[in-house]
Order: sequence, then C-alpha cells, then structure tokens
Amino acid sequence: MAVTKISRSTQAKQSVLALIEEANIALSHADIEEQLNVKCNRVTIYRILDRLVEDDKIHKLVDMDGVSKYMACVACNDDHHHHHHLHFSCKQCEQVSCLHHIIPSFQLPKGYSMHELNFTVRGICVDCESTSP
Amino acid sequence: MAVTKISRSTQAKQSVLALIEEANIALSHADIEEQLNVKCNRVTIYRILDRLVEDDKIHKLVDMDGVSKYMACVACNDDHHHHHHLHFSCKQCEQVSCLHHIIPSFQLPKGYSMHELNFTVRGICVDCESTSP
DNA sequence: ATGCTTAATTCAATTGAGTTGCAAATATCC
DNA sequence: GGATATTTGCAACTCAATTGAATTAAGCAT
Repeated sequence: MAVTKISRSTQAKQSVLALIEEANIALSHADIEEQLNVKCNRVTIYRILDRLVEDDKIHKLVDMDGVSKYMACVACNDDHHHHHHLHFSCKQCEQVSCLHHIIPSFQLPKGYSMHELNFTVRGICVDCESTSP
Repeated sequence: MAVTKISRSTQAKQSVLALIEEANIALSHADIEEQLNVKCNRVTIYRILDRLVEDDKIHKLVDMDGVSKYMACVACNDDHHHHHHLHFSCKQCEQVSCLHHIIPSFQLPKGYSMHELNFTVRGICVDCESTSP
C-alpha cells in the first residue's frame, strides 16, 4: 500500500488550483506556467499538478496529440472521482473543453474491468464553427 | 491542397507494415524498433509510420499515458477510414488492444463536428483478470 | 512562541520521444 | 539504362517531463 503523505497548502499550490478551477478549458503545463502570477519553478508546477491529481482535486487527460492537460473536478465527490464524459478537442482553436452532460453508452465484454476512461472527440467546436463561414 | 507524393514500396516499409498487421495489439515506435528484423534507422521508422498513417494503411492512437501507438486498419476501406471503436489499455500487461465490435453511442451538441475519435478504456483486460486471482 | 518533522521548492542535469536539414541511396517510370 | 522523385541515414536539435540532492517552509506538538 502506498504511504499517503499529508498535503500542505502552499501559495503555489493554491494558485495553480485556482487557475485550473477558473478556466473552463483544459490547461497544459505550459499554459499554467505562462498564466501563473506567482513565482514558481517549472519543476514545481509539474509536482503540484501530480499532487493535485493524487489528491483528487483535478483530472489529468492526454490530448489526441499526446499533450497532458488538466481540468478541475466538477461533479466529483468523496464517493466518485471520474471523468467519464466527453472531451472535445478543437482542431482550429486548439482548445480542449469538457462536455459534462455527454456520457457515452457502451458495454465492456465479460472479464474486462474499467478504471479510467478517455473519451475525446477531435473536430470543430461550436465557437469556431460560428465564427468562420 | 497538399501535394500527394507517390508511395514507394521498400523493404523497411513492408516489414513495418507486416509487423503491425501481424500484431493484435497496438505497437509503439519503441516496440517496432525492437522487433523489426531488418536494419532500419530510428528516424526512418518514424517517417514510415507517418507515411503509413497518411496512406490509410494504419491508425495512430495516443495511449492514456501519452505514448503514440499504431494499429493496422481492420474494417477500413476506400470509403471510410476511422477508428471509432473502443481501445482497451490494460494497467497490468500494459497492452493496448482494439475491441472492434464495441462502438460507443453518443450525440454531439448542435454546432460541433467530429473528425476523429479517441475512445480508450483503461483497466484490467480479460487475460490478466483470468491469470491473477 | 519555539522547535521538530516532513512536505514542498529549487536548481542543475538528464532522459526520452519526436523533429529537421541535408547528403547519399534507391524505387519507379520512361 | 537513365532521369527523377521518394527514402534512408546521420547528426544535431527541440520540447516535455523526470530525477536527485540540497534548501526552504508548513503544520503539528510541546
């Protein structure tokens, strides 16, 4: 069993979490490094992100181009921490957003068990669709 | 519009394609480099993989840990080249396989359009489930 | 409030996947 | 066989992410 370390509340951690919670799109490490308004080392941001995922404060997802992005937990509570809805990755604006209400329906074959789900659609989002003819 | 180059049949390309077609799991660049029995440069393998994807011979998918993997086209023909079924990524054996017959059902909101889909479930596969109590 | 323990932070160095530019090799068409 | 465009190999490079070790600081107990 893994030893569960106590999580400390530091300014850097609070700021990173606030940034992710205020964003309505998924942020990459680079996005966070760029937008963070407190002095914080690159490596520290990586470790904070890992810690927040471990503490079930945020979700990590891998975009279709292989880039890791992070989103706040929205509908998660103590009982369930999952991210089973659809993620939309726009080819034009390059933004990844959650479509919380869209949950795919499917059935795993007998013998398989699910722990995580990555369900990402790549295409053109509604904002880009409406701004370009 | 992109200029479509003529694709040549070389030994390296044939061997890479054969390897992917014979495998029933998704192979990464590293897997291919390791298993390939013909002399072939690392960079060449990257370029062959890109070329095979471009030629609709194989599909590229990004695993939940961000690693690119490649699978042969199975049910694809001239009319449709897509990979809309479920991919299963086993936490134990670390293998990614296609569950061709499982296609998720969902509906995108009005205004969104889909070009690609990444639908990967991570968990324990049937083989690992049966071999460990 | 002071000290102790341990988590968090920083820095430098490193890893690993993937890319680029260019020269040499070679598949394909004539 | 020769022309031409695609492939290949090599070296160097980029970028994301990790590691180890030393320093700083949060939070608990006294």
